[in-house]
Amino acid sequence: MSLPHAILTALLEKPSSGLELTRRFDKSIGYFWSATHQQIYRELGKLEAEGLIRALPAQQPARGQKKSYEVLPTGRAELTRWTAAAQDPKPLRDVMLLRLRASAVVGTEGIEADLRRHLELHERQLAEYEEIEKRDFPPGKDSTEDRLRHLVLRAGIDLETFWTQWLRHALEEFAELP
Amino acid sequence: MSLPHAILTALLEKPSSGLELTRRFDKSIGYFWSATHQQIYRELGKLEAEGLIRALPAQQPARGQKKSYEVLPTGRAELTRWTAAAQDPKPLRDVMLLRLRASAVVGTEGIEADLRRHLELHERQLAEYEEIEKRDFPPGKDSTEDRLRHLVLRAGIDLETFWTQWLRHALEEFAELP
DNA sequence: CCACCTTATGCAACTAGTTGCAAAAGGTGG
DNA sequence: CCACCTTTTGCAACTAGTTGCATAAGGTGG
Repeated sequence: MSLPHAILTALLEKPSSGLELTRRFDKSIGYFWSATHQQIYRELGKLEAEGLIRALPAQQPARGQKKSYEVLPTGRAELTRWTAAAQDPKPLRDVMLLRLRASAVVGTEGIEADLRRHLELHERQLAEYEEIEKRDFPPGKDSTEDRLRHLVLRAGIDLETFWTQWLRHALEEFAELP
Repeated sequence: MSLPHAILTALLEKPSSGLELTRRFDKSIGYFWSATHQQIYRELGKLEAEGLIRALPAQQPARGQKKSYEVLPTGRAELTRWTAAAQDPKPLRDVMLLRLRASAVVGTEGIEADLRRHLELHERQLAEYEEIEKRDFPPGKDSTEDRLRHLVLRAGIDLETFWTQWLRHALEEFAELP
């Protein structure tokens, strides 16, 4: 139950239409909570029905017409509540690790190429994050909001670093296999 | 579509009943692909219907009766195919990072305690993995299967290490916040 | 001036995972 | 000897996320 809260956060940062939200979910927020436009439109409808957000009254809400939303006080209150509430971390679920485990039983034929491909993907993602860090968090930018957002980006960078290192290690092991 | 393959892997490692599988999914395989017993029973039914596994014919399959399954050649072939097939890594989706981002907008009240709790949980998990590493992978145990399984465990250890370090860093930042 | 492309919105059906509950079989203690 | 507990299996309903497609408005080039 996090998508509505992701949307509330995004709308508080800046009121937006469905499509604008979709764009912003393709980067930024989407780096740790991805969503398709269908999910977003559906959720916007629900949030409006529940009275947590409302359409900005600027233009008539016809089809093919931009419709922007803003967060209402109830919405902000709900986000505040949710943010502070304890939540258990969800157990890991990773396909590549499962495949590696399977390959111990049915053989490693073919998986190495995909390990290599994943390494490239994670290296690219890491480079992108580091670019963002350089651009958005130069030394001195350290208001409370900046520090918190930087912390989130750091998690992304460290995670991608972990994956690139682990994948390199895995490929080295493969090279040594009989 | 990974649960059936997780089950095939587990059954190849050792033919089991639904309940035994459930137990094994609570550790080992479950560390990177968790599943509830309901999921497992449903999937066993499907896999049997598709002819990828079959019930061991030992005892009559009455209710409240153990029923063990083994993998058929078609099942092994399917697992081999799936393991070698390229698959994209799924985008990250992490609630804590989302909450941190939200807290930049609605305030950090309350979240610090949960960061501390998560740190403890991840420290505990890390200790458990390291225990397993010491027990199951002493120096010298390095057949191909051992190496592959060790690699998977290493990913778990490194991931938990990442989380503990990041959470400690986050808590330090919080201590400095106005 | 209209066929077609892009932008923006949205419905419907499907897949995967979770939650809650129940029922059959066998053992156990009062 | 039977009421109750544990083990093992499973159904049903619900929630979240994905995929495929539809539709309306407005601009664009031949």
